[in-house]
Amino acid sequence: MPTLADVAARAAVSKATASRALSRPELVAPDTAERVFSAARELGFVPSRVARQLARGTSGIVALVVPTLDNSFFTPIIAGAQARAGEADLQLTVAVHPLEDIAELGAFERLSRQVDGFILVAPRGGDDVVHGAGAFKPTVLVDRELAGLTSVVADTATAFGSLIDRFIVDGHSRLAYIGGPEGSWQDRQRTAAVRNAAAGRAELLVLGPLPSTFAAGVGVAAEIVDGRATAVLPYATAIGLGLMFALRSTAHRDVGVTVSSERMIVESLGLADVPAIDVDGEELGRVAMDRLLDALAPAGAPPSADRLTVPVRWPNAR
Amino acid sequence: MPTLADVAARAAVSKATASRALSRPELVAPDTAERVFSAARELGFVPSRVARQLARGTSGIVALVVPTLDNSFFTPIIAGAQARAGEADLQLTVAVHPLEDIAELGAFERLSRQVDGFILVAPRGGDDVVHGAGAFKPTVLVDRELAGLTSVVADTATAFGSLIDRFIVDGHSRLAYIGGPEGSWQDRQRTAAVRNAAAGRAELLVLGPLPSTFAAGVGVAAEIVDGRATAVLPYATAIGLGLMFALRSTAHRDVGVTVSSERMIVESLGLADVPAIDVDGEELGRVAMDRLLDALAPAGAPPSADRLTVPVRWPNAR
DNA sequence: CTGGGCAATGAAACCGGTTGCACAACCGGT
DNA sequence: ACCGGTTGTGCAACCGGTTTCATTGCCCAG
Repeated sequence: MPTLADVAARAAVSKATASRALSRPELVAPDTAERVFSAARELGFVPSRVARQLARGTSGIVALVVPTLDNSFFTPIIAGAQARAGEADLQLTVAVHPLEDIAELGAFERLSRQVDGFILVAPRGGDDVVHGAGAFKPTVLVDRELAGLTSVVADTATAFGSLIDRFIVDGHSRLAYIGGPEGSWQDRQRTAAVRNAAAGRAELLVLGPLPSTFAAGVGVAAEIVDGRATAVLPYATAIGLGLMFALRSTAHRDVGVTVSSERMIVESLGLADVPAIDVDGEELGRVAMDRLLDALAPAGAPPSADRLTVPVRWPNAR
Repeated sequence: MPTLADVAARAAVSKATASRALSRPELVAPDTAERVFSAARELGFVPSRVARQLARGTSGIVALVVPTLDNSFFTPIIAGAQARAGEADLQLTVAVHPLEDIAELGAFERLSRQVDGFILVAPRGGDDVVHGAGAFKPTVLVDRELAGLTSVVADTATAFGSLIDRFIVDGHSRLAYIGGPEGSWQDRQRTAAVRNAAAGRAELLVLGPLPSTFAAGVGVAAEIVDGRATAVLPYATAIGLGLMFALRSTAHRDVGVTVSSERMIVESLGLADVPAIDVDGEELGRVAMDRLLDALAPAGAPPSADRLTVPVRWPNAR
């Protein structure tokens, strides 16, 4: 493996100049830079990430923390963040951590020493826990807002409210919302939006909290039927899938419930009349990573904590 | 942040001794080690991973490569590998790479300089591609076997064959197997096992290749019905789920097809009579990581390429 | 009593980059 | 011709560990 010293020797310059030519070319004379470039190319030089990190005092690693990997909502977020991190020449490590309890911050602090920054996806714990976690290193929140921290959220609450509207317009008078995981900020937003939209206009059954799993959807079917809801809005695709599955299986066949969920179900079944919510998870991941990169950039602008929203699409969107 | 020098000063020893006490305590006198330990503890010393890596010439990062994140089969593998990597104090980065074409090895080589080793999960490309990828760094294969490389596979082919047996014993005479993704080694194994088990005893419809998605399962329902198969073995849970869903939806209601798939469906629906295949993905990830750690360990034993199998459970297992 | 061998330790080199500081060359202005 | 101010470059220190090699002290066999 050729090192910087080899490149420098071949270009007949010092290590210092070679280093500058490669990382900040504007500091050296154009033709010197060119000599260094071609020397590097000829030698197949690849700078050692580790040495660079040691010298610069950064790790070059950012961590994306998800509460669980079992939720397919998170995977596109990971992919999006991954892509951006790669472009910025950073390693992305995915850590699974529910961040539920303040006592779990110990493990978190250890992790924080290894990385330059965090993206916390849908952390479940109380505000104190999230604040604690965000205090270690530059941190961007996804699908959760908290004063003092930059956040990127999909504004699904609006979409949920709008779908309740639509259900009511369509003539449904007994609705149900199936809540998401305990502690979920999105769940609180959606619950509020849904309650608000239904207030005084229709009966609303609020179930949950429930994990975002197929099994949870299956398990809640009986309650939906008992409650005589005719239109249901589940927190997650997986729940909706399990619910639809159970509703169409022998026990509850033909109860005629409309279940609205995310893209997959609808598209794959061609049930054009079932409203669907479409969140671009990759975009969520990309935007979050971009904000984190801003925060990590040595450049001037002190990255003020702000709240970003990525668009959500759903039928009949205003 | 306290450094090794601080610890050494506090323990009244040299950096060298402090380093040895912390990384290879058997080299120093017991009471010296104890002094260093407590000094480190009091200072809250955490060794700099980067400095260590630079000195040792390793990156401390291993990459786990999956063809896609959209398949829930991979997530437990990631979790298992993650857990083991953490115990060994290694960073795990998850890379998404289909590894289908030999031309993609360029990106792979770049990645290979950043990491100490690879776990390739279900790579899809030809043997030459996988060999090429495995040549860069110590590599362990998951769900694919290839001469010269260590592999860890779930022996689902046997289970698939056995389930075909069971279908036949149960009186089915027209069976179907729905294949997995193009290039999948597991798919080839399962196809062979299934063909072998059915040979001369029942009609076998082999469909696919198909991506492991819910939508693919939905899409293939018509073919199953047309083919008059009465028992179906799909490659993946998601396919089975989509298929069952479609079969129970209005278009194909009550055609009376038995679909066998993995644990989730069966348990959550309580359909005790549908045979299920149960693969412990976390174990797969753990074992793969263990093998990789062996390969990375400087210790003697040249880790011969071997082929490991993790157990698969299914009903009526012999 | 003495020399060989081993255990414990420290000084310093090293891993491969980055960067502060000094210095030389060269610029245009007076 | 002289000077303050760029611009381009090199030397050497530095990041924080690991490791080689030399040194010291001690035990035991001869």
